[in-house]
Amino acid sequence: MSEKLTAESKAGADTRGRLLCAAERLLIERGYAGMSARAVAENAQVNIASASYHFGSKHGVLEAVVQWRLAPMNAARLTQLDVVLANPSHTVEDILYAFLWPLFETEPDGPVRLLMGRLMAEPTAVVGPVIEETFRDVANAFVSALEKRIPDASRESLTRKLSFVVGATSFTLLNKNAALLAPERHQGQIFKQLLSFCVQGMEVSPDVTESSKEYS
Amino acid sequence: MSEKLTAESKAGADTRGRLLCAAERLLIERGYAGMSARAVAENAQVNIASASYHFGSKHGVLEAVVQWRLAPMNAARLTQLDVVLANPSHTVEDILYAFLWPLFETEPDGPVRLLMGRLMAEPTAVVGPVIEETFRDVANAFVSALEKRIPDASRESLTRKLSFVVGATSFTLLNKNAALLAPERHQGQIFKQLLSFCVQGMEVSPDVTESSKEYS
DNA sequence: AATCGTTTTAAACGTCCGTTTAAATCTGTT
DNA sequence: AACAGATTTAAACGGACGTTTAAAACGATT
Repeated sequence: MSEKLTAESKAGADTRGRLLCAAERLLIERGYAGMSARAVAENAQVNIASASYHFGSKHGVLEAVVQWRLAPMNAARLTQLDVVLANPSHTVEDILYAFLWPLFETEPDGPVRLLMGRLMAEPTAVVGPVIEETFRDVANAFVSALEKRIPDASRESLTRKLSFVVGATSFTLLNKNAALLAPERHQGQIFKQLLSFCVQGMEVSPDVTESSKEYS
Repeated sequence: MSEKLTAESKAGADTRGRLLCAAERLLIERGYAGMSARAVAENAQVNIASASYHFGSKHGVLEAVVQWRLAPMNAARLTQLDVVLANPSHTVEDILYAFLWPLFETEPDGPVRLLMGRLMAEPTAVVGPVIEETFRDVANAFVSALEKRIPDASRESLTRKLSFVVGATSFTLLNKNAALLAPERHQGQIFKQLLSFCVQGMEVSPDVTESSKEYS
């Protein structure tokens, strides 16, 4: 065997997969700085040099995990957005639904949710650029969609509001088991609450709302 | 000199202060796992053993920084909440104002904001419990306040919605300079947008809103 | 000036880090 | 069976990690 095989169904594919799974779990539990390449290899029952062979470096492992898990998720968001935009009478809720649903249709405590929450909330010098690259197109597409449906708002403020949505989502995904949150009854409830919370917040009157108070 | 002096105006206070400042900055930039005790000491121009002498361990440094920066912030939130509750006709916006304003009245790119954003978004096995302990009282007090003003909603859902607020806030504080966000014009604008976003989301109809769609 | 508790210092501890080397093994093809 | 490329392995690299030691320096009180 030689030449093209990249990551498909050949020898070493199991190793690569086990490494990715282990890396994903450690990223979720400890973040990038707390994930050691050695721990990834040991957890995957793989020699440490093999990890270097497959991914080059610890940073390469991060990029591979992001491509493996987050990139498809963001692609699904764009696909869902296209579906929504195809309906000429789509609402702001439809747009935010396309943004959030791909995350929440995955299994409740699945790694994709937790990984997305963790990495979005870790804008470090190392992790930040990797996430930005994967997320830029998604953010632009959704802000543009919102812009057409909420023409009174500036693109600037819509970008900021989308970041509120991202923050609320990431934090919710990350802290689902934390003591801060009560135990869930129905899984769909969290999604519904988050969606309606974000829709209401997004549709706030014109741009900067006039408040009952004046803040310095 | 002997006995009680803890951290006040005596010898070694400068060292302690410089260590706290350095630790705060490194926590913001790299998170807890990425902050090395050695880097803290070097950055504060202090011998590494001196850091051990003053704080015992790296974990002790974290706790000291949290007590120094986050605890007063959370105390200010509770104080502001008391002010709001003293007015019998206070609104949900008033409550959320008490929650958010203490953070935003600090200097725009000041360390308190960034530190709060970073640590709230890092629910690791190490950082999580420390944050939870500092934040538990605040969360309970604000959920209780919201409960009285929005009696139709369950405490469970209000807790969750407050976590949306926390997430949106943390992410906003952290990513203020990230490429995701447009450059700001007026500082107060971000605060106003965040506040109105959260108020609208919090006041969403009864509890679980009935949506135009049915989600599996 | 001598004393005593506090603080700082240089040096070292054992451990883990990310990465690399070179040899061994596996696997499909000839 | 022999080959060649792909993969795994044991071992080591220099360095950074958190923490500890024991001695030195400091500062206020006597």
